[in-house]
Amino acid sequence: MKITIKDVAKYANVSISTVSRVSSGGDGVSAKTRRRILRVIKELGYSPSAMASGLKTRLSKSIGIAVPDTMGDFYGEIINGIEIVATENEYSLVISLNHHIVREELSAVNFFKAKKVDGAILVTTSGDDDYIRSLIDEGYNIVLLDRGPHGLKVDTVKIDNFRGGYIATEYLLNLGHSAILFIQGVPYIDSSKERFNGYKRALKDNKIKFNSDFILNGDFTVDSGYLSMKKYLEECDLNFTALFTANDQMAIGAIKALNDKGISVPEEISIVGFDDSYLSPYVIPPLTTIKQRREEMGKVAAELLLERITSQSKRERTPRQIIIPVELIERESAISLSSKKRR
Amino acid sequence: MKITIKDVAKYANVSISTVSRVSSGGDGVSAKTRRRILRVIKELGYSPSAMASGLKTRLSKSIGIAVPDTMGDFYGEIINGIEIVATENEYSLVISLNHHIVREELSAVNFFKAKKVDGAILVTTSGDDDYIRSLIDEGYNIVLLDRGPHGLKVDTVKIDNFRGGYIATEYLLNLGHSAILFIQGVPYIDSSKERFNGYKRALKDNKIKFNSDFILNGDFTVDSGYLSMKKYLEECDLNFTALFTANDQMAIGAIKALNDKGISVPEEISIVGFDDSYLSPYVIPPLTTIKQRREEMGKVAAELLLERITSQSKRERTPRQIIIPVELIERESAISLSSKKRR
DNA sequence: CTTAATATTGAAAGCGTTTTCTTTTATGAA
DNA sequence: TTCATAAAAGAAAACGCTTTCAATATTAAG
Repeated sequence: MKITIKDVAKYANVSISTVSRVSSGGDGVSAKTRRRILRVIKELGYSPSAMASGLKTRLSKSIGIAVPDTMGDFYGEIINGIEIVATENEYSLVISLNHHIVREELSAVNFFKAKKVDGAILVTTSGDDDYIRSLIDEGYNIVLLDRGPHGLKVDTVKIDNFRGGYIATEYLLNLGHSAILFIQGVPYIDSSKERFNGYKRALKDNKIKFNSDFILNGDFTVDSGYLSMKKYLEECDLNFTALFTANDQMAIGAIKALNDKGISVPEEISIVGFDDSYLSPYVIPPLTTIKQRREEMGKVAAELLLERITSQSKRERTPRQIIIPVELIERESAISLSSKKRR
Repeated sequence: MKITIKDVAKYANVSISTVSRVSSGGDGVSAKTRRRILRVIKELGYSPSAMASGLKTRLSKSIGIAVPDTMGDFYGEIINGIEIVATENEYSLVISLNHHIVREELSAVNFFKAKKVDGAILVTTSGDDDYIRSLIDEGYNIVLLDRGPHGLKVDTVKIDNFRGGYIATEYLLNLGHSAILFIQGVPYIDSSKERFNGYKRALKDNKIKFNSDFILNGDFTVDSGYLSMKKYLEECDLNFTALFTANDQMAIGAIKALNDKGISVPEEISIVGFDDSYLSPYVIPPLTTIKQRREEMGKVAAELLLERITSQSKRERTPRQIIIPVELIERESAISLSSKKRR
């Protein structure tokens, strides 16, 4: 509880300098005394105060992560990845949620200023880049996750959303579908935009005319998927044969809305989701989707951050932009148009 | 970046003591100088170093949470709750995952010893209580979440698992079912055990003989629900009409296994889950389940912890044990036996 | 053996706060 | 006005460590 470096020093009959040298892993201590000190440290259960040493070294040995929330299964996996590499490197992880509200005063900024963290990973930050820019200008170590740099001189990690949108759409196209609905996520978030772009591009490359009526609004929640699909079905005819959603949750919501109207998936409507959330294999029908490796995203981001923190020449390093590939997971929610007709 | 209390003092023409008094919210400063200092603080963008002040006050203004992982949607909601009250009280949240491995050296223990946190919430810790006991003995502030005290002198927060198991079973019983399968979670975790006890008790109270063949093993994952149900169907007859699972995920897995065999839910088998996970309303059929308020659990635990941290007379306070009530959410996965027959 | 070089240890300053104890200044009753 | 008293401000020590610099012990070379 209260045993300090002094106690160890007294007990081991050395100066605190020597204790410090061994406890902080440095050298310049004879093997004999080092052994003795190590023994005393263990006996007394000494562990250096992070505050005291941090005060001196101006390093907290902890990193921060600012994330919208931890509710779904999306951010959780990212956090998992970050935590794994943080722990491996003996860093602790401070977490700050903004609950989808952009509040400069809260989250990252504060624990930066109070020197509680040596760097931070900002996940899915949206809109106002100003406070991020000023953080960077002040020399804080930052990695942006699930979004691009937008001109900021900063490391970023994201998945290949564009390609994901593209291959999902292409897959549906290849199955013979041409009337493909798209439910987008929160539109100002990069990943949503890029998936949408992938969708449009695939259409274009296949000479299918883009139909803006086919674009429904969502916000990545199950409910939004359900609601927007329900609304569409009530207002329009069943003038489409396939659906691509910006994430799995909205796909699940949409399936429910279709079922409510007695429309069966995939017999009447084929669906491709995005995320490969852990329930996707178990929903009915099992969801064909784009797999994104979220835990890996977290890991990579943490590695980038730690590298930046421990590198001396922080300032001059050119920012890196890492894009993690995606792949299509074929399950049962999408079938070919012809096999549909055959039924 | 590097502006300290000294800078503020110089700028405002006062001693650092005075600056400290205003920045740490104390009194004993005239209104006039206080205003001036406040202005300088803002101008310079000063924010006190948490390390320096922590060193002096031996308070880190942060709490820890040790949790198995952040993958599903279970722990995420708890973390959300904790974060909300931590932030409200200007505490930061340090998170440590054990990835379901009990490693004394890691997680909670370390950041306690290094004085990185003023207290911690330990979620769903299992088995070996020894290290928790020693932590408590050493005077660390601890709250246990999702488990009982097991004789430890410690605050605990959990939901009424027993009652949840009881009302779920009773509900099925009242629907006319008497052959009710139960898929349990990891058996050494309190919540699983207690749900099981609730199940048994409801059976007993309704004079239904307990049949140990009806107890399947699971580990709270979708896969385990799927696998154990699949195995059961292959080895045994369809000698049951209802199923109660220790959580929703296993229910979803089980539904899939049933569907694979062409058995329909709820027409042939009625199911009640546990958790009310956010997807439950959207699976097919929408899951009847026991709702547990996880975010509230987190909030309550955090409140307990902060209370304990800020209370002077820590040592003598008798531990509190808080049990959060549950309720049954009626959806469509369970129907009465008679209506089943009518079909 | 010396003596120079090197390896090991210790003393002390300093990191940025808080806080106790003084000193100074303001207040107000006589 | 004066003097006692309260209020405000400052000086300095301390929190527990790291680190530079100096001191001492060890080793090696001559």
